[in-house]
Amino acid sequence: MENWDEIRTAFQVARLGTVSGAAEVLGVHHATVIRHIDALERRLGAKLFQRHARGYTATEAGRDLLSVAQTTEEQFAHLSSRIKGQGETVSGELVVTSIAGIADLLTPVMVSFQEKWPDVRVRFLTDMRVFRLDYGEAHVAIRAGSGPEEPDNVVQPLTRISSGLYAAQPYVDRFGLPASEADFAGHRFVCADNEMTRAPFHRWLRATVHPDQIAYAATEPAALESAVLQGAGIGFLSAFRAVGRVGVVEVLPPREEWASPLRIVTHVDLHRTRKVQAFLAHLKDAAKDWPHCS
Amino acid sequence: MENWDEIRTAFQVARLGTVSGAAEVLGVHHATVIRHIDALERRLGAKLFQRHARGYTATEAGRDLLSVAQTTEEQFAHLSSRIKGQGETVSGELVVTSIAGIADLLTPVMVSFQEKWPDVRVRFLTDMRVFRLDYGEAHVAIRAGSGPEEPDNVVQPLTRISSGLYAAQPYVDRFGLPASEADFAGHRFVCADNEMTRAPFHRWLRATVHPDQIAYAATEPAALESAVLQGAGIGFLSAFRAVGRVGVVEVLPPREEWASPLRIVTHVDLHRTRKVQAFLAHLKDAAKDWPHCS
DNA sequence: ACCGTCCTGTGCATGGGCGCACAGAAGACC
DNA sequence: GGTCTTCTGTGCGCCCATGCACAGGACGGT
Repeated sequence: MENWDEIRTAFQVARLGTVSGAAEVLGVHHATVIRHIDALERRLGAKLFQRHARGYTATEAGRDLLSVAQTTEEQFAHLSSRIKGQGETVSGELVVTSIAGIADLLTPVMVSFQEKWPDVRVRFLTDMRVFRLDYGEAHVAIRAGSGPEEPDNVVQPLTRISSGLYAAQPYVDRFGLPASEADFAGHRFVCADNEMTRAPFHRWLRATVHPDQIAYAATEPAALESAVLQGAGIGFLSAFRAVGRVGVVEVLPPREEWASPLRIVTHVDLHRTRKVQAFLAHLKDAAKDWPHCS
Repeated sequence: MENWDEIRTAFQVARLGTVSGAAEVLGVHHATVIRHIDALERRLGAKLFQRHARGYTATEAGRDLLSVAQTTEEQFAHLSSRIKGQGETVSGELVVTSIAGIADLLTPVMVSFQEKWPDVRVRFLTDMRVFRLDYGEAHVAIRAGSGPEEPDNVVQPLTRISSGLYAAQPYVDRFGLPASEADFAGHRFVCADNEMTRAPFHRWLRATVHPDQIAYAATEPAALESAVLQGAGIGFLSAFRAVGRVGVVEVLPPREEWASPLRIVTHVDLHRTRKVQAFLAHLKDAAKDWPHCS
């Protein structure tokens, strides 16, 4: 059963009873309608209509087609209105992806967004690999740094996350607290293993301390944080995660040059939709109140 | 939502994930698929797919279309197989029409046919007007005489119904019984009112007896029969309805020249179907055993 | 009985959709 | 890294579906 347009033509003929009426509704010439019917009947090997000079009357097969196509037309009409409307409504899925380190900043934003728009189902994806917006894997991505982006992605700066040098109390008890970066000799540090890391504070650390002083290295950000908190050495933590935390001592306060820029990335096609726009506004508004960010 | 073919194209793209794959399944060039998608998205004002070099991935709207079109394709496939199969199977409606006078001959035929093919629903229509086969009002018509027919109707002789001259017992008691047609003087007759009636015996009667002898005339065959049975006069009855009936006396036995030919009429399109062919065979077979017919 | 209207049906010319070919890009595999 | 494959995307030329015009037939009203 190929060629759905011919079914639609036959449907209108069966509904209206005349070729001319169907042609007018369909916006085509009545000769086209006749040809569609002929082709469809020839392919089916059965008569759909009894032809006479005053119109076409549906046979039993034609009435069967009528009822089936009737529901089809209704289904398509509903589908059309859903799709046409969905770009203008804030509903359906909203897929957000980000690095894992800011999950506790983003989660309340997404929860309040979902409360504001109950028709939205939020999916929050964090994974090692970067999700590809042009594959439709996510509507909105929050990413760190300023890496290269796909040409069809629209990028907006969100905020800057301050980072400082911190140590755990057990480390301070054993090795003391350096007064400044001139006092780093003999101290142990925690740093990202990947030399190509984009984080500005890690590049600063590698440039400042001797490689032998890096006592603990890891690739996973969560592992680095865990190492610092357990006293493996002095290391960078996001200020919003370190300030006020019991057992965490500030070694050097955050500096502007250490701050990690966060950027919002969306695909250009989805960027225009009301749903994404609503979330972007909600996110930017919430980010203004984030502690230790600018 | 016009142009159902584009929906079908988008459906295959959503199902297979690539334009090329959809093009192969649809049997068209992949450029055509791209144009269909573009046109559909432009008309809907929303993106159905995220395009990338390895294929198309459906957006939420695309997945919605996928599920709707999925059921549509199944519905159409079922419809197609139903229509393709119905020409070969003996099922569905069978509409039979005839003059009312032979209903008691036809009814057992249709009942046994319905018992033989339980999937058939029989509708038997009798009405003053002749039903038009080219309007699809009936599959099979059993008609009397040899009137003109539509060009697309196929006509087959069925049998000849013998008619004789009969009188009711009350009439015989009052007016006696003529020995032959030479003895008709002083007798009263029942005849069809319409002078143009096609029945051969009525034309014979009008040519044989004086107009004043026609004591009772009616247009409706059932009214004529009723008049004869109630003693209004001598009149023609179908032999199968008169022979053996209590209170009915034979005036003149049936003659070959008085017999009414019955013919089967079907529309050429429906004539070829197995259902109609099965009924025609069943009808002809039954007609061989009809009493007082040839 | 005639005419008007509306319908189907068909030959012919045109235009739009289709296939073709090629370019470009991105994975896949060695 | 290099090559092969696969897929998207676009300009061009052609062909088929479409629109057009007209003929023919049926029904209704005057």
